[in-house]
Amino acid sequence: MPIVRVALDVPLPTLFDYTVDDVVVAGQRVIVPFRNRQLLGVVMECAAGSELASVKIKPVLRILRDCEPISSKLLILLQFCSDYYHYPIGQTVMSSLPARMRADKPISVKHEFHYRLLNSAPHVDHIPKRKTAARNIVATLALHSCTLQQLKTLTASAATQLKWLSEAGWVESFEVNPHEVEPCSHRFANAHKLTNEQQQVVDAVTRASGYCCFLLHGITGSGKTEVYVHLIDRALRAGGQVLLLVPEINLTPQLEHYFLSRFPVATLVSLHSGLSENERLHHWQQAQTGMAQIVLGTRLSVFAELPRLSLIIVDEEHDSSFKQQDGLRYSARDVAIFRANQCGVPIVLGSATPSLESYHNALTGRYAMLKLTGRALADANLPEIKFVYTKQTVMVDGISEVLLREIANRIAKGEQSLLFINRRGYAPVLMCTECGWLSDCKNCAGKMVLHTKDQRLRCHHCGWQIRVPTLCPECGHPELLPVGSGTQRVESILTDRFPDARILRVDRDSTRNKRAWEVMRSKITANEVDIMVGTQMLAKGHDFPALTLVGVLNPDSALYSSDFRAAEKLFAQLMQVSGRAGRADKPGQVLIQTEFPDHPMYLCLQQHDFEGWAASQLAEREMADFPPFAFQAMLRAEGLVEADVYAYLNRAKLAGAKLNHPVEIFGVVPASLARRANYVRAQLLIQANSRRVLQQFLRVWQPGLADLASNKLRCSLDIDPLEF
DNA sequence: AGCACGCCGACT
DNA sequence: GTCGGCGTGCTC
Repeated sequence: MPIVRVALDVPLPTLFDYTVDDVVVAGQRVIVPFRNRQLLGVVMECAAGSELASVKIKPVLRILRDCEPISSKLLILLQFCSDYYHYPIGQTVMSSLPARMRADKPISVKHEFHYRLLNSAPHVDHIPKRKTAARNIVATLALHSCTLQQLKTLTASAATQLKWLSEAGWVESFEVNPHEVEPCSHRFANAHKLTNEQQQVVDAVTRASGYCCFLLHGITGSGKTEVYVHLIDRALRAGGQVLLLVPEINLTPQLEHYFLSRFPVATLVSLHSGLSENERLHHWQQAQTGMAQIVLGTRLSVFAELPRLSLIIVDEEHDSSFKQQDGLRYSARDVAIFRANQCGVPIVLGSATPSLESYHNALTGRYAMLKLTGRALADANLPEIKFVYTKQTVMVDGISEVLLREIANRIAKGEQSLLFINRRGYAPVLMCTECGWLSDCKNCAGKMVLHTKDQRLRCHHCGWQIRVPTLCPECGHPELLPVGSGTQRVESILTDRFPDARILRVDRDSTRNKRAWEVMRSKITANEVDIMVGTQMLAKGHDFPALTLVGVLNPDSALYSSDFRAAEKLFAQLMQVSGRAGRADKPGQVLIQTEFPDHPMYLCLQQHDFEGWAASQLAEREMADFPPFAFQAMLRAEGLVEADVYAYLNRAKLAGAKLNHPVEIFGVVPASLARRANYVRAQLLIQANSRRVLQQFLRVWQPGLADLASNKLRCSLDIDPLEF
């Protein structure tokens, strides 16, 4: 009897063999008996026999045929991820699928409704001029049948318009089987003429035949998006599908709308964790059938099925949110590169501040370097960056007089200011002025953050919170002092100073409910806000035309952090937030408050000199033997008993040393947060001078790790770790 | 991860 | 006597 090898959602590194008496192909979902329960799995291979004794092999219970099997290309990609990230194959496969496909519940391929024009419909010119929305719809339908979603991008009232157009007998809807959709044409709203530079970039990528990885280094405002749009146009014209990866969800609704406006009749789907499970399945299926021409999504969309994939774009490739921080700890950027290679298609990594890894690869010729050095709008200039030396200036509650004056100045001119502070809450810690007591979290090695709005001390690591004590819990002294500033404190300082100004705080606390951020964004765009106070949420890719002043409050801590990537991250962040200032016709200004105005990082930032900064960083990294000149893996462990955690990691270290591979093992050291939610955390770093050597070591070392750990420990192996 | 099997303490 | 604690081991 034929055998199938099945991936199951269990933390074991193997596939499981079952017999089948029916026709099965790799990629199909099956229900199998497992111990005394039933599990859903994915057939990875079909084989003639098994190495296992036939008595142990059970038969497949059921083959699920309600959706198309996963392509062998995608299965190979998942196998690669399992191997490279040393994560169980079953969990790799199952965690990459939409949850609906992991459940034994019938899945129907949702048939898409399209609208088309009937012969009875009048010509556009015969519809009254004032009925703009209806005219738009009729004009579009005359070219191509469309979905409601597509028509909604033309006009918000598409649904009501279609209703009366149908009732008038001019338009009808019809069901489309997604499997029968042929690669459809698209329309390209080619709004802008490309600059010479942009055109050269587009030509370079278009010329590529087969796989090629491009690093597109373009300063803020240099028109990277316009390049993407033109590249997508080329790909769609050739009947291909495009995968566009973006860092965070809060960017996708806007981007989705933008790309739809540029490709009015194309089918674009988004894939991110904000979707409902039904939406996610539906979008996944649209990608799978090839109906979706553009897939726009966060890191998880790198695992979408894309039969006609012809281009991958990774926007803001340096962004650390492309790296998953639990479970399968993959880097969507790196998986995307593997995928582009596998499919023989070009991939474009875009950023104003590329990661040093990518930049180094471009310098050494592994990737092709493309540059955009000029702002696309000729009249918009780079913002002027100045420093406020905090040791030699008048400060009011952590904000310098200079900055306050500039803010007043902008308010008078009707322009906006943005204060960037990467710390939410009112103050990061509360202190007793008498005995020096600090608001330590009882579960973590961190401090409880003061939130004055609800008078609570809250731990940002474990969520534990208490009411703000009126007396010091240690000595009973009544005077407790908030130390340092977070967004809430800055907001209240500004409210005192500028009582008439409209101040908006944007952080994870103020945007908690779903629509809040959308509402805030429209307020900012409509210039109904004078001062924004925000965390890095505000730094990412938003275009606020009235914003001309950016103030950065206390970024210094990252410069002397123990994390060797902290400075790289800070530079990217400051570059990004600076880019918010003065995008339109008004010149922008950036004021950075610092104790170290002469630090080389700030000098490079002032010159907008990424190359110089990157060169100095790469030199330092090479000297210190850090990535991208070394390749790393991190073994982490956490447990309730400190001795267990350290004993495990020390045993692992010893076992590693015995293998005699040319790798270095550093540690065992406490994690950056040594205790979290009562779990003691520690880590071990493995480093090698090539990927191959590192992988060879891990291949022999990793399988034994599970046996060394007691079952109470939580362990993980992180390949190419970003966090230390 | 689950879930059974198994071998020792305090309960109707 | 047995209900249930969680240590150990297996899952095709």
